[in-house]
Amino acid sequence: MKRPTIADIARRAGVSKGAVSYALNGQPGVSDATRKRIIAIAQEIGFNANSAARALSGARARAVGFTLCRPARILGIEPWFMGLISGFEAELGARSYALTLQVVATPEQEVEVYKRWWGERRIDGVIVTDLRENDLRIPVLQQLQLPAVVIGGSGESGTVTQIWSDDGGAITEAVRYLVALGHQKIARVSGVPDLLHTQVRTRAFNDVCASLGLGDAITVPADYTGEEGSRATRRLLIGGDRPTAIIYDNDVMAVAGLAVAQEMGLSVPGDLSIVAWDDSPLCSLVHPPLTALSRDVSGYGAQAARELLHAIDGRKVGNVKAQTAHLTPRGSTAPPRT
Amino acid sequence: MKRPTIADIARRAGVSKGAVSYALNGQPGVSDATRKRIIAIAQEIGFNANSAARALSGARARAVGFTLCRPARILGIEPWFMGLISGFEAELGARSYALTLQVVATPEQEVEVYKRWWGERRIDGVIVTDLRENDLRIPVLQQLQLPAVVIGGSGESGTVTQIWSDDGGAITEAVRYLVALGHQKIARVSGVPDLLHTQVRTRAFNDVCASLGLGDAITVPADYTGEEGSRATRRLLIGGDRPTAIIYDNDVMAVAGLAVAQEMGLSVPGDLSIVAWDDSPLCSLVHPPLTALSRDVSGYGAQAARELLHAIDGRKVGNVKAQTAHLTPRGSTAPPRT
DNA sequence: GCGTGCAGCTTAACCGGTCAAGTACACTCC
DNA sequence: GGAGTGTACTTGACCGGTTAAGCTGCACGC
Repeated sequence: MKRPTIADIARRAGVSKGAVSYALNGQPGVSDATRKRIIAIAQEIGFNANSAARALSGARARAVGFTLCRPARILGIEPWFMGLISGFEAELGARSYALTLQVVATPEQEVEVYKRWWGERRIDGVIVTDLRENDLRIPVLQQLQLPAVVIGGSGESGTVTQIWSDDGGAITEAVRYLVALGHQKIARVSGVPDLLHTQVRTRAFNDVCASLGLGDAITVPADYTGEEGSRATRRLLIGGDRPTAIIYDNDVMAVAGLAVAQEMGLSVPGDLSIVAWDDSPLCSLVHPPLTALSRDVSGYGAQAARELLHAIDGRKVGNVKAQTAHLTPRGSTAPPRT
Repeated sequence: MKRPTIADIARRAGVSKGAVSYALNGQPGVSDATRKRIIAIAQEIGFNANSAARALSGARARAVGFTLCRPARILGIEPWFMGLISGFEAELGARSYALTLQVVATPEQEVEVYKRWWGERRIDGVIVTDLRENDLRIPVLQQLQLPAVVIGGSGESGTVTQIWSDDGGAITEAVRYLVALGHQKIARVSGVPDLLHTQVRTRAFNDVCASLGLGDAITVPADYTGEEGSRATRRLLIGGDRPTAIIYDNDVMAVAGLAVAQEMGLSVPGDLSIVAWDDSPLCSLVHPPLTALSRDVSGYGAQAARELLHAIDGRKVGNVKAQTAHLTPRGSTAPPRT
């Protein structure tokens, strides 16, 4: 049972291939009656335009690429990516664009994948995450003239469309909230220090701590994994002068931190307050539920996809600010025990 | 800067397009010297074959489709899918197949996506999960003659390649272990009851409970989400005759169950033992770390991808058994307090 | 000296769409 | 009646590969 082509439709409708193409694409050049007849036949025989043929004749591939560059062991548990992906889908699906995924190990590999995809005309654009300082992917994207949207830059726009959110503002809100509760020793467990948004957060954290007279702002770098989150938390809690509150750069590390506190016999929030970043269902799942810096990750993804589709259509957009994460207080934060 | 085609290579090498095609695809018909020259030129100008043109001329699309049919809110946190996906990638990447993803809301939509993808020749095959009884997708796959691999069937092979693991054996092991620890009242919080593998597990759970004389085997159905996991756990724990151990059908619900127990002032594992299914890092993240039925999800995915590539190559494989999940005891299980 | 075989190419059709250019025919208007 | 203007098509080139079939020139056998 061969898959039907426009030629089959043309034969049955008694018109030419060209007429069928015009009819199905809503182009002028056919009468309403003929158009309806052709569309009816197309539906009846279950016609779908061969995407390869369509892509070949100058048009779009109607697909968008996304690479995941984190070790496999974290990918599964990190809710962030899936949130993003379902956001992409919401936007892409509506325009019947496909999402092509690739898991890579290094940024170098990622660049290779972009080059291959673009060379193969497999995709019309890519969504890029985890921007670093002097990111090697940016010049490649520019050189290839591959439409791209970067998620989570610093807000300083290059020539590539960026989507960013005011992480500095969010962390400032979290610190002010903790200080209002009475905390004076606030530490932070950060994500990978190379990432631009980690740097933005660290800078803002240092600034707000200084401006509130909190003394040294301690940030322990980690890598978003539970293991590193535990390790960093342990390091913070075994010191003599231990913090009464910790802010984590993602929810997975925050949950791990909570487990470490419990394992050390500390009560949360009595002895230690915990604030997570990126409020996935994970935060409400544990006991006590975690206070978190929430944002609509899926909406963030949808916005990125939307901007990418614009960029693909040739409408260059420079720099888009997404919603700032806001504090959602839950059971893991309280005034420190005196 | 137009992307190079074989015509460009042909011109530079002073041969015909056909010769270039033969040379680059390792086909006979060109001398070794010419082949080397052509390959060198291709590398030099950064040539990648246009996938659309290749797909159009009868060949493969070199892409595989995968649909995610769960509500968006669970997708993010459910480590299972990302584990699978990274497994797919490991296998597909090596053969430079792309993975095309689509999030859908219903099985009906899923069928539509399969039809569209296949009609568009966008993909060469699909990987299907969450098999149900009389699954409506199976006849469609057969009718379309779309190569497919089904993950998590019951083991009863239809005409489509299936990958399954012995979930019955795994749950039997878990129950025997709990009984060996001294538990007599063991309950279970299951996944969606329609799913075939849920039914397999439920049947095996009932059987082993009966054969060990444990009385009524109570299974509370849920839907893999944390909320439902909490609700089901609460229902089990507020009853007069509450279980001393609960087995959960995934790790997210198990973590939620743990939080409920803690919130109700029950000690885990003192008052309640917990066993999770699918041992993601989440299980080791919480306190106490959860005893789990572990399996190599990513390996499972890789195996599925491998079988699909076989099916695409025309080698029909009927039914493949993957590794059985095995019990990994951790801190959440202990003899019940008497 | 000539047929035969074969490696090493070239040629051209083909995949299934898109789209600019061409055509046929009706309809209007002076 | 003939020019002018649409409308509703048809025709055919083209996208960039693959591949069957055809063509060359050389080596070899007899």
